[in-house]
Amino acid sequence: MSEIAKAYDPKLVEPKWYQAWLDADAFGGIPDEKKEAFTIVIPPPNVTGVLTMGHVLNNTIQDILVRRARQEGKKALWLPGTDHAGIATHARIERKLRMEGKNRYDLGRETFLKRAWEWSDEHRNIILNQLQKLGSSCDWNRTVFTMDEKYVRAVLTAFVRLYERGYIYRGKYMSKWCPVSLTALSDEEVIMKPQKGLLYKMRYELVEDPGNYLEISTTRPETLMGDTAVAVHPEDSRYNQLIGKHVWRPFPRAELPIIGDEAVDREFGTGVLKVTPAHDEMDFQIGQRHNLPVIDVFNPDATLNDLAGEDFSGVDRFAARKLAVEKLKALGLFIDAEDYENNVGFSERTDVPIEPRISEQWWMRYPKVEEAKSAVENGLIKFYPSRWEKVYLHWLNNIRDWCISRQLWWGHRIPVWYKKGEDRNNKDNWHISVDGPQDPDNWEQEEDVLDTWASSWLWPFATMGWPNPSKEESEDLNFFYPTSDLVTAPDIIFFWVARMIMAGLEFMGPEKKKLATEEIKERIPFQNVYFTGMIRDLQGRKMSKSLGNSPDPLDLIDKFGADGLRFGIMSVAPKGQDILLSDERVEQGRNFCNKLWNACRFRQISGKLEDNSSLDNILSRFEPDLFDEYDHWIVNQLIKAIHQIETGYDNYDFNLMAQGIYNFFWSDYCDWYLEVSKTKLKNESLRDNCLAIQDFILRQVLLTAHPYIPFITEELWHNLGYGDKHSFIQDHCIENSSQLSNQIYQLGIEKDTHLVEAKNIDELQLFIMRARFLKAEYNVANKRDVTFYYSVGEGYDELVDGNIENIKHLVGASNLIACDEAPEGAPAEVTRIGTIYLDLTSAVDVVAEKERLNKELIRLEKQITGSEARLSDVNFLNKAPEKVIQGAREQLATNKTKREEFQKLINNLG
RNA sequence: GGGCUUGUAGCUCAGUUGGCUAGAGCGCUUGCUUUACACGCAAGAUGUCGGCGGUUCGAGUCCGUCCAGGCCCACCA
Repeated sequence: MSEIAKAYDPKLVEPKWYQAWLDADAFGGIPDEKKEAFTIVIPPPNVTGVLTMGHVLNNTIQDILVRRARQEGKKALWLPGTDHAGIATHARIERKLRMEGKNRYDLGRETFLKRAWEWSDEHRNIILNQLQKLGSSCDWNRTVFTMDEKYVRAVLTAFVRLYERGYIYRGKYMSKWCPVSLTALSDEEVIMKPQKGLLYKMRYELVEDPGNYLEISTTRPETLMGDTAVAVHPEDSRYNQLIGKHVWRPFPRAELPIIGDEAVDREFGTGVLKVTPAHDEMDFQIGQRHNLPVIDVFNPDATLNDLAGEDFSGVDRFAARKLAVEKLKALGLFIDAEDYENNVGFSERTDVPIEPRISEQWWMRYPKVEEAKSAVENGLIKFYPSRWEKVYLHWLNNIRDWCISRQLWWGHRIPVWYKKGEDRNNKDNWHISVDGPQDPDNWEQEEDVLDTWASSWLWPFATMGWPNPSKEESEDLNFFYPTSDLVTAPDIIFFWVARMIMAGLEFMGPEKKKLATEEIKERIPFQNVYFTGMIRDLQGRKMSKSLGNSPDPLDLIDKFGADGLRFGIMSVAPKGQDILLSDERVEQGRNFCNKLWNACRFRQISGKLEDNSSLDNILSRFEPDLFDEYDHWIVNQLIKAIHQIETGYDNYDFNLMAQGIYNFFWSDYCDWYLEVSKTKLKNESLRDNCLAIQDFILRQVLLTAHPYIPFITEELWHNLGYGDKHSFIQDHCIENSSQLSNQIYQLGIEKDTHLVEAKNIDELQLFIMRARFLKAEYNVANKRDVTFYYSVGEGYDELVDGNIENIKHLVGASNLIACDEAPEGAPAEVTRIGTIYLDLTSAVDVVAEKERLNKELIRLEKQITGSEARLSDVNFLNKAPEKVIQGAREQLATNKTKREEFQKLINNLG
């Protein structure tokens, strides 16, 4: 065993242990029927991704849960992988192509896919390697990629089954279109943003009444060439007599019917709506109701086409808007334009306004919606924090069909084949299967691929071999499914969480229209969902590349160690609330590691290590007869802290757990117990018992802290001889608080004494702090040879007598002398267990001291008056519980004693 | 427009079923090489618990209302 270095250096520890874990396959998740299963599937990061602070938070939490599960004796599997990220990857590759002056069509599908694969092969492992630096204990042998051959088969199988079960259809409807990616999007991929624009007012001439006009409001004049009607509210008396008549569309000039539709808002603008069924969702619906023709005047890239007229052909939509206004002005049909703010949908990935567009797409009616709701409503799946349940249910209650086809190449190509040369709209000409038709030459496959989320929604079971599991995979699925916890961000609650639940319910069992509760329980993909907060900077701003406020986690790991980063971020991550992170937090995490390191170093320096290889060995060295207040107290504080941690895990209170470990270890153990130890260690008869207690505390602290800070705890575990060469700290089951207390009490250390001891220690510490205060106040804080006198309060003789040496050490005094009479002129402090006087060889400033004591006296008087008032209030005495009244009486009594004492001190000063 | 959420020290957060003098860390001030640790030790200062009203013997905690942030959902052109 080497001597521990003075300052902890994570660089010497972290890579070493990660490699050792990998070499020993310490994270292997193999079914073990003797144990309880604990499973987490990682939210697969995008292949395009690099590690962000969000990943750090998310994966640290998962790692904590998995490591804790191992300590609790469960068989844990944390299954890692990556997502092919359709649009995001497309965007990356196409950007590169643009720089080469090309686009994907120049390359063709096959060449493009080759490049996509190269790119993904090159990037896929970057983020996984970064997760390893963080300490993530995934079973890397089982890493899955959503484009793996097996996974692809799972995705296609799901499609085929849903088609056969009647959930999937193809049709020409309005969907959201991204003019940059040139693909349809699902509703969830569109982000609404308020945009400053103009509300234009124009007029169309009435066909039946030339010279008279109808005034129309619109934000999108560039679509007027696609108008096929003008609509008013049927009960709007201003206009309803015009229904059935016509107006002139100015260009291309055409007669448009005036129709009545209740969707029109009479209050908005002029109350007259131009109806463009091809370019607006509501207009499309109105068009359907009135059998209006649909004129699509846009190209896929949102430039205008020939149908818009010669002037517009090839013009971009925003230029076309200006052009349309110009033309209206020239025709005298433009009235005015006012500033207007409205919400415009943007493509999540490319950040450009989307276009509502009618196209052939594949759609999915969601399966098992009712069951998905009840799974959460009935608590089969629990959300932390629970308020997300409402958001989830609201979405499911208003669920709309899912547009699952994407006009992209990178992804899972839809397993539908059309008979060559035949009508694609006729289902007789379709072939739908995973493997494709027997005579492929006569068929052509659907060009579209599936939405990325239509692959990741299968993640919890497609990663374990569904739908054609090998023998081993069947065991996996049986053992590890349903998974235990899912840790994710709330912004993908619809994209991913809700859909995974529905997929699990639909696929993880035989086909069934309706599921009973028991079946739901077996099929759900996970039991608990923990939603993380969002990481923000100290100004509360979202961390983003453009703001430059997002620290690179790898830099932080380099500077503070992965443990420091993990501990820092977890200590400020309140449940489900946003996290404001700064470097100082991480620094604090690093400091905690250093403190831990040095406390262990102190143990090593203090005395020879005995056999620490088991808890029993350590406890057998306890000498209960030698236990004093401090020994009792620290053991009790430890058990309390461990209990607090246990409750923390039950409630997913990660920051409270971090703070709990921190406070116990730093404030109780290091600040008080270790300091007291220094006097005990000097005393031969107390020495061994004290070292055994230290060994015990440190052992349990290392175990408890291990999920948060896995590297340093592993290192210290071995340094202090808790483990052998052939095992890791995670191989030792952690004792829970009741096990620990039972074992301790069985040694003959009385349970009941703890409460008394704890109270006594509190009083003792107060006494010591007041003495230190006197030293600081009289500028002798740095002297260790001062003399104190003291008189003991009633009932505390034994406590003070037994702790003289401890008090002397903790205060920094050479003499502590009992006295009956207050020494003349000595500044003093009054506490419950006694009055303490600082002996000053030089004269004290009597006036200043008197003033100080008087201030104290006044404060006391105020409290006494308050207490007396309460205690003489009949209502209070009648209605308050006895405990509270008793408490108030005790406080009053203590304060009165103190007041007397202060009075005496002031009198003594003359 | 609907819903969710937050407001406690300069900053980030605790504060259990209402009950003693509202706590912690960071930061700040002062002093300190004390048998681990300056990534440290000790002492100290700092609060209209967002505002107002109510219930209660008693409110940071419960109720109402208002104010201010943040987020999500929604077809008003």
